[in-house]
Amino acid sequence: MDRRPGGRSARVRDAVRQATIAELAEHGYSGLTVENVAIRSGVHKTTVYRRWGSVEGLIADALELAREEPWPIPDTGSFRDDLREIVRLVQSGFADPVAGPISAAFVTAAVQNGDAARSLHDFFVARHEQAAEVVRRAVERGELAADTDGAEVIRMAVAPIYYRLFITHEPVTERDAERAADAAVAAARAGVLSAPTSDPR
Amino acid sequence: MDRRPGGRSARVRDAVRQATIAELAEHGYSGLTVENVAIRSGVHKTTVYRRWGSVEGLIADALELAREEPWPIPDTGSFRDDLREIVRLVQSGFADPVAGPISAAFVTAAVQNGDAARSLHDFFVARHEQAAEVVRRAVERGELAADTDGAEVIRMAVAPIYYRLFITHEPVTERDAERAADAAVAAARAGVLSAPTSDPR
DNA sequence: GGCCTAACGCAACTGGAGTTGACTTTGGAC
DNA sequence: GTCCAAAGTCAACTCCAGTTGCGTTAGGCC
Repeated sequence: MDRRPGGRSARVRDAVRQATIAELAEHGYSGLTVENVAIRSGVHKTTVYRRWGSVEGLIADALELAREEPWPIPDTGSFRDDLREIVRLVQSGFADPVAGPISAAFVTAAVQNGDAARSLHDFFVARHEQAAEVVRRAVERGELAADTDGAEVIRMAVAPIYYRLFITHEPVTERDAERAADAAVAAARAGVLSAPTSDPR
Repeated sequence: MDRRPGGRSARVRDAVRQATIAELAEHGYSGLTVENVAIRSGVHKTTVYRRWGSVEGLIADALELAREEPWPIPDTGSFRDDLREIVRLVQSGFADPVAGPISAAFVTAAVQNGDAARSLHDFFVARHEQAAEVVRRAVERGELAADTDGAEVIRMAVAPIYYRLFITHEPVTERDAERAADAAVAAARAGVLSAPTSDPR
């Protein structure tokens, strides 16, 4: 991104990233403005506009940061409990007063802006891949068929949470999380989530 | 809403609603402005601002309209095929060049604005209730347990579609729709989607 | 059919997001 | 150490979404 990775540019980038996260946590997405981020970071607003372009650009950049930090993938020895734990983690993440607004802001930004959407897409690809580990282990234990699509299992498990939060705007309880995980387990065991076979030309 | 439901007020409301839908279909949510809706409808922009408040208000109102028109609930005689058809309908609806942008705009608006979120919530509650009919029929046929939560089955079936479209921004194929429906069927048959029992105090 | 007032129309105004062009600082190559 | 171009700063400007105050129109009620 930078042709001059050292010194000032890096400092400016870090300051802006940090300010973006802080502003998101405090005021949420609707309260995020380029001007406030500029003031908070001590960087001139023109600079922010030139390098990030817009509020969505700021978020896309912050997302790259978020993608890098790994996830605590559970390993309980039970496929069902692993999946329950993953879904519960997602649910409680959005319920958290600090992390919640930030995560929600990412989703909101991506719905409106192509750049943010691409960043979020990459983020989820990485997350699905990481979380699919619990499926791989279940396959090794012989709990699931070898051709089970790990990422698809994860999608099935977490989708109802996001659906309630961002589409239907229904409340999400821990019981909902549990039920979503159990449904994904049932589907995986029934063998309907097998990986798409590369079609024989 | 109106203290004077007759005549001009009603005409203004209809004109604005129609203009909103038309603008959404043409330019999508990001291209929707109060000003353009005002011009298109022939209603003064001040009036639109006073009665609807904002772009999100326009969408919330248009949603009330959308909620009223019923849905073609399939009745194939097979629970699996009914559910597949419902999910396919959702998927193809968003793929449609006219209806797609309008539906997507509703979701986008609701993510940002409380009023639109409440309208969309009510919309989905109605939809879930209507679609749960296929579950009721399956129960009558003895395919599913009597305590199966119909709305929850529908959520499980359609959630992955919305998840891909609005959260992860992955493409959605007909095969994905099929798989989501099949997963919901498997979960329902496994009995993990039973209605929440009212807790014995 | 005349009156009252809710609802609409109108034009001028406001504020802040985003832009522009000239100037200054600074990292890094030689 | 010198030089240069990339990156950042600054102030002034544009533009348009949203507001305001007031005049006008037209339902609905007696």
